[in-house]
Amino acid sequence: MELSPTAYVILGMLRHGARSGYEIKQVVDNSTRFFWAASYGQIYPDLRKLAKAGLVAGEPKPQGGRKRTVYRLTAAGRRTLRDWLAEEPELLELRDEGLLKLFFAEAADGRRAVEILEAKRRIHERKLEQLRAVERDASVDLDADPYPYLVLRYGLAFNEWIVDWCERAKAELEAGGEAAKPRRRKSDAR
Amino acid sequence: MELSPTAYVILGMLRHGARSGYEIKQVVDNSTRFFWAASYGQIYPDLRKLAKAGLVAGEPKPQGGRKRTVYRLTAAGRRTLRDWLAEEPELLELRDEGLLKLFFAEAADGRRAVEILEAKRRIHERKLEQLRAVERDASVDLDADPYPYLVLRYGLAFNEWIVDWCERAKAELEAGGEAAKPRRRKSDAR
DNA sequence: ATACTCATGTAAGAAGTTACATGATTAC
DNA sequence: GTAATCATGTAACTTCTTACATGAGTAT
Repeated sequence: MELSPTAYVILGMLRHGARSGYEIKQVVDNSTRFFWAASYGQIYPDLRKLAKAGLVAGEPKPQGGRKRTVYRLTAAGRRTLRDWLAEEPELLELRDEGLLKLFFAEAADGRRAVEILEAKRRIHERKLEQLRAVERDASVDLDADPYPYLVLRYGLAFNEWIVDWCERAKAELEAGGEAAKPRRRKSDAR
Repeated sequence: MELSPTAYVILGMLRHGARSGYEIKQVVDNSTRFFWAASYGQIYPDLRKLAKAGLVAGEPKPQGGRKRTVYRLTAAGRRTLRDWLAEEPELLELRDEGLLKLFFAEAADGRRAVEILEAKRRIHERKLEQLRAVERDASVDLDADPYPYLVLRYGLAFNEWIVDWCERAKAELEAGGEAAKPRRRKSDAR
């Protein structure tokens, strides 16, 4: 039984106790969304598959008259999660439309390059605002589980670094781009 | 006629002249791969679609007896590329299995956290090696088009930053994780 | 009343990878 | 001769998003 990458997100989100599909989506949106998103169209079918595989167990748990099903890890599910954690992470994918446009900027005679950098900067500034809001609102017990906060700090520092880079690159381009060049290039054949 | 994101990669790769599908794949693997990959299964069908839409034109151009088709941008294709460059970049996706495992590390009592960080660090060090090889081998004319090199420098600096972060985070965890905590947390209710 | 949030789901389709197939040419 | 590279392609599949649908409870 092969699990989709997102199925592990679900297993992980149940590590501290039972949750509904709806809650999993909320938590994802406030934490892993920045490096791993998940939609309802993934979560609900995957929860079913996990239940069928015996890795999670669902039970009805209405919340104040609203019907709802919460899922918890089974022993097999916890084992699967631990085994997965013990495997070397491999998957790392990036799709960055801003970098792509910057790469091709010469096709518009370079006139868009600065705007592209500014737009990329804005994207990461928006991410920073979201992450800062998460940091403000979160009330996690760091002694019980410090790792989500460690990852949040990564997200903050990472996006700050990118914002800085965009500024530096913009300054460089506006200065004439000389600094962007390596010391020797065409002439280093020899 | 909607174009897939990867179709714009193809258009962009033809900005300086005609290329075959095979060549496009080579160039992608040595440049945009680090933030935008593309497989033959995407490139060849997309080239056909672009040709049918009149954005590129293919003509047979055998290379020393080997048959091969090169594609060039049509006027409409160049226009499409420029229009796309003028639009704000939006798409930015990240899938980072290492961060995900770090996030969930508590499910293995935190015992895997350092190993996960080390594995992530290795991933980015491998990327750095690849990017450095690209930098060594590339012989681009920076006066004609400095942007690919700018993006390459981004890739280098970006991966170096992540390697550093992994080291710092590892040191922090090994020191007991105290530094990872914000100054006040549970006690700041008030 | 009505708008919003909670809650669960499905259908359609886009996007992309992997694996396979084919065949010619070139380098050793 | 044989291994590697050049070159093009397709089929099956996985993954994921978007849009839609439904309905109940809660807040104003």
